[in-house]
Parts: sequence; structure tokens; C-alpha cells
Amino acid sequence: MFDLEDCLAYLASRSAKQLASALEKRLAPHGISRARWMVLYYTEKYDHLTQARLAVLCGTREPSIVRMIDHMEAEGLVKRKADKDDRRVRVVVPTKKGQALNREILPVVEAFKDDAIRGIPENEMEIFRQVLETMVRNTAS
Amino acid sequence: MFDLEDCLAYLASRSAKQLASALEKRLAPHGISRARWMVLYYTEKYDHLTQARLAVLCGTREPSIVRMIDHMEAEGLVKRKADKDDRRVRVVVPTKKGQALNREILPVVEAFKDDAIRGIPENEMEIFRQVLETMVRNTAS
DNA sequence: ATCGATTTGTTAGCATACTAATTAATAGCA
DNA sequence: TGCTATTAATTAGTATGCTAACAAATCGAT
Repeated sequence: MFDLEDCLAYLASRSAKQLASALEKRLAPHGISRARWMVLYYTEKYDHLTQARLAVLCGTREPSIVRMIDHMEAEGLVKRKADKDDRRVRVVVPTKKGQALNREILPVVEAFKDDAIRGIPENEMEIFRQVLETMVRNTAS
Repeated sequence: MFDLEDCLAYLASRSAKQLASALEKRLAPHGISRARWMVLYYTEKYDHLTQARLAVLCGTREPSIVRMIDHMEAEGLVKRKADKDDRRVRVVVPTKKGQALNREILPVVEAFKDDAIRGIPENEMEIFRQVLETMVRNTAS
């Protein structure tokens, strides 16, 4: 008899949700969600970041990014800037406030990362990465 | 320098999203979403299934389940039934149509499961499960 | 036995995801 | 050069998640 709980993909999905939720709780006191922090993180990491590229980096679609940037612009965390070469493009950059919040949050995320992997041997981490990659490849359309 | 892509939890989250999306694509031709199929699956698996218990099983919250059941009831896939012992409770059961759809979809999900784990040795699957469990435990509040 | 605490389901409002369709601008080819 | 296809951003509408607040019913401690 088929049992959903036996599915590795299902377990991954379920655990990922719990991990995301745990990080969300740690970010909440800083007044930002996980999704918005990821946007903020990438706006600092990459120069000349378009919304389309941001969507790929965040693993989401452009319409989701549009609304996210709308909100984050209203919060004063990021700005849209015109591109001088391509008038379609609107580059996303962090504001001073966004940069400050990012500096505040980075240690929180690093601590979360360290907590998560506590007690896991390096070779098991590598197997974990490979299993994830294999499952994604096996089911990619 | 901190790199988000090095985080195991981040990789898990990202891959889980891709896996969920891949399953979503396979279910779409059958006219049901992954979230609704999960509800349908559990209504068949368990007798006397309350909405609160369904929320736990689906890894979500009661308000999400309430609306989901509203929609699925409108589609004729499930029904709410009064409980004879506790007037607060409304048990969720599948309709004939729901049962038929579930029978149609089970092989699709099983095929997805088989595809996903193709080429992964059993011992690596076990390590994968343990790493997931450890990370969740390490970050649980 | 009753009163306060808990539980179940619900509503309201918001956040974040999706697809499909639209607009504006650019790119590529005859 | 000019037409067509593509690309970037947007809007509209929907799905699914969340928290907070609530009503009704049940539980539990005294």
C-alpha cells in the first residue's frame, strides 16, 4: 500500500517547510519576512540586478517579484533605478536602510545555518546535496 | 563571506520547491492541485478525520484547511459530516467522485516517487532522511 | 455542579506564489 | 530599413499560506 510519508520528495518538502518557518520566526523580530530578506540579500550581492534575474535567484516568477519590490520600495528598503542602456529594465538596489537591515540580519541567518547543520558530518552533507540534486534532475520536465 | 547557496536548509527549500512544482505539473492534467490532492489522499487514508487533524497531516493551519475544504466541497470531492459525540467537530470524508479521482491519481504519484529516487542507493536515502530530521530538530523552537 | 481554560471550526485580512494577458522596448533577420 | 519575435515589467485574477480574533462546545479543576 502506497504511503506518502515514505516519499523522499514529500519528506524534503515537509522538512523544508519547517525549516523555512523556523527561520521566519527568527527574522520576525527584525520586522522582515524570509522572502523579503532573500530579495534584500541578492540586491546587495549583485550589481545591476534586474527583476527578471531576481526572480530566478529567488526561485519565483516575475509577477511575485514585482509586488515584493512594490512593498519593499514602500518600506524604504530598496529602490528601482532606470537602466541607461535598456529602457525596459529597472534595476533593483538597496537603500541605506536596506543595507543596514541586511547587516543586522546576516548574523541571524548565519547562526541559523550553523544551528541547522550542527552534528552533521561533512560527508553526509555532501550525500544530502547529491540526493537533492538527483531527485530534482530525475523529475525535471 | 556568507553565501546563501552553501546553506543546506536553503538548498533543501529550493529543491523542495522544484519537486513540488514538478508534481504539480503532473497532477494538472487531472484537474487537481498538489495541495488538494494531499487533502483527498488523507480523507481516504483515515477514518473520522477532523479538520484540525487534517491541518497537522498537511503541515498547514486550520484556516487554510477550512478554505480548502470549502473549495473541494464545492467541487464535489469531499463532504463535511457532523460528529455524533462532539458538536464542534466536522469530519471530512471523500465523495464517490473524490474516491474515483484519488484512484486515478495514485499511480501518477507513485510514478513520480519512483522517478524521483531513481539511481539513489538505499543507504544514501537513509542518510538523507536523517540529515533532514537533524536539521529540523536542530532549529525547532 | 459550575466556572474558567481549552479546543474546533470559522472569518477577516494579509503575504506570497502562480498563470495569462498587456505594454513597451529591444533584437534579429530579410 | 522595417517587420517579427523576444524580452522586461506590469496588471488581473486566483490559490494557498499565515496570524489574530471570535463563537460555540467541551473539558477539567475545585
